[in-house]
Amino acid sequence: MTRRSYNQYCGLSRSLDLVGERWTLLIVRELMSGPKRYSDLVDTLDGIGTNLLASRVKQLDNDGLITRKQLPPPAASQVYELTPAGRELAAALVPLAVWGLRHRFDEPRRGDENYRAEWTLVFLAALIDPAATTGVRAVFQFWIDDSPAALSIDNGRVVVTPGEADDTDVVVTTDLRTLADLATRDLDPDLTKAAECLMIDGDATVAQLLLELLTERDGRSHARAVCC
Amino acid sequence: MTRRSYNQYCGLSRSLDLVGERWTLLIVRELMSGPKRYSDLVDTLDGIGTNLLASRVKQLDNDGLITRKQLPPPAASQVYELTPAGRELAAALVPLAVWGLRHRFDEPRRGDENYRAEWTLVFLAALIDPAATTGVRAVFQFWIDDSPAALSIDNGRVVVTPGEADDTDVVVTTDLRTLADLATRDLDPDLTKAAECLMIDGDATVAQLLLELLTERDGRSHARAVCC
DNA sequence: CCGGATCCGTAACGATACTG
DNA sequence: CAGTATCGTTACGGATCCGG
Repeated sequence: MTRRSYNQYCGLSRSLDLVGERWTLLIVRELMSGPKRYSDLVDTLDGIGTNLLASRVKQLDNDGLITRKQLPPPAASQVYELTPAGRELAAALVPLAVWGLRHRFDEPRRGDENYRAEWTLVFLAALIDPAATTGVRAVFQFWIDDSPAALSIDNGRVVVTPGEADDTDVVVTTDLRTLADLATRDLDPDLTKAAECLMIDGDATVAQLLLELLTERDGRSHARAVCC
Repeated sequence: MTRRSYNQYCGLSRSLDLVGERWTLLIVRELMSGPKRYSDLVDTLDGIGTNLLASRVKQLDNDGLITRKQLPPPAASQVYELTPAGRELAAALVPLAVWGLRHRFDEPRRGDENYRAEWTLVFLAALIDPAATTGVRAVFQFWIDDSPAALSIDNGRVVVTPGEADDTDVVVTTDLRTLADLATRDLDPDLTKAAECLMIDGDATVAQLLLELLTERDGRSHARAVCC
């Protein structure tokens, strides 16, 4: 039983031979917000068959994109995490995710559609220029469409974690539609529309920095900040 | 008969709902080297079922990523081409293709594995900074693993076409492995190894420019040029 | 020949039940 | 908790056929 292949000597098709099957790239996305247990993946990847998940993580492990790791006692459980090659793959997914944020959000969130804030944050965080965060140390707690996730910046290291973090400097409450517009489009400079759906609470100068990091790319600013 | 969906309010999963099925992204890749007829796609996407191809182009058309266009008489045939949204999607695929070039070329080309030079060139061309080509007008004929394709640069416009072009300024003969290493890795500065498998013929200064365009990104040069 | 549509066998996927 | 096992359904692959 051999693996299905496009049989083309091409970077894209060889990538897709490896990770083009259903669910595979979403598993990689899940691991972008830190190591996860098998049952975490089952919970968050709603609809995946457990047999399929087991098969996928085995493939990803064999292909060197993720590793199993035993947590030290007393946890006694194992987690999956990205290898360096897996992290490079994750970085390569960012433009595809941003393309989706730009082109596939005309239709709003369906009622039954799942959502987790870290799904958005991992890709927006990848857009942040690490060099612009030297000397910065801050924790931003996001609530996006009522889902919590945190963005931690520590002197060039940018990390996203699901749920609520401790010692948060700033709390951002918004909806995904607004956040996607803010980060992926040239928003109207005064952010009037966005301001209605974007609440920022906490230290004003730190909040200002966040808005600059999210909107300022390629050396130019996409939006001027409004803060409360 | 509804379309299968991950049912997640996320940029990546919504992208994959649209273009994550088998063959879809390879059709997009094909159209990156110019409009193609149905039978062109059948020929080049070896192994795709004609029913599946028909279904895919219909989807891509409905989703606004490609359009059908009637060629003017006496051609009397129709071609498919990318829309602006489709071109943005294509641009988003570049990192994934480059990831494949970096991580999936340890195993060499299999004997039965298909290859076309434009598959490589469209992604390498996308890495070229258009701003670096202002005032430049040149046509580079590539022969990669014995397959021909041309890269045309015209004052900021970079275009790839399959096959042999007219009025070529420079002819580059190489194998994909060498070219991939050259463009995606920090190659040893004197290119000694690459020079064995890379022959450049034509105007020396224009050839020099090509090597700079292919290896110089993010403002730094990955390789010094060797030209014959 | 081009641009598909139809049919059918096989492989992949999805849901649930079960196990160490 | 971390998976297997089973089984019905869907998607894909290959071939053939059909209208312009």
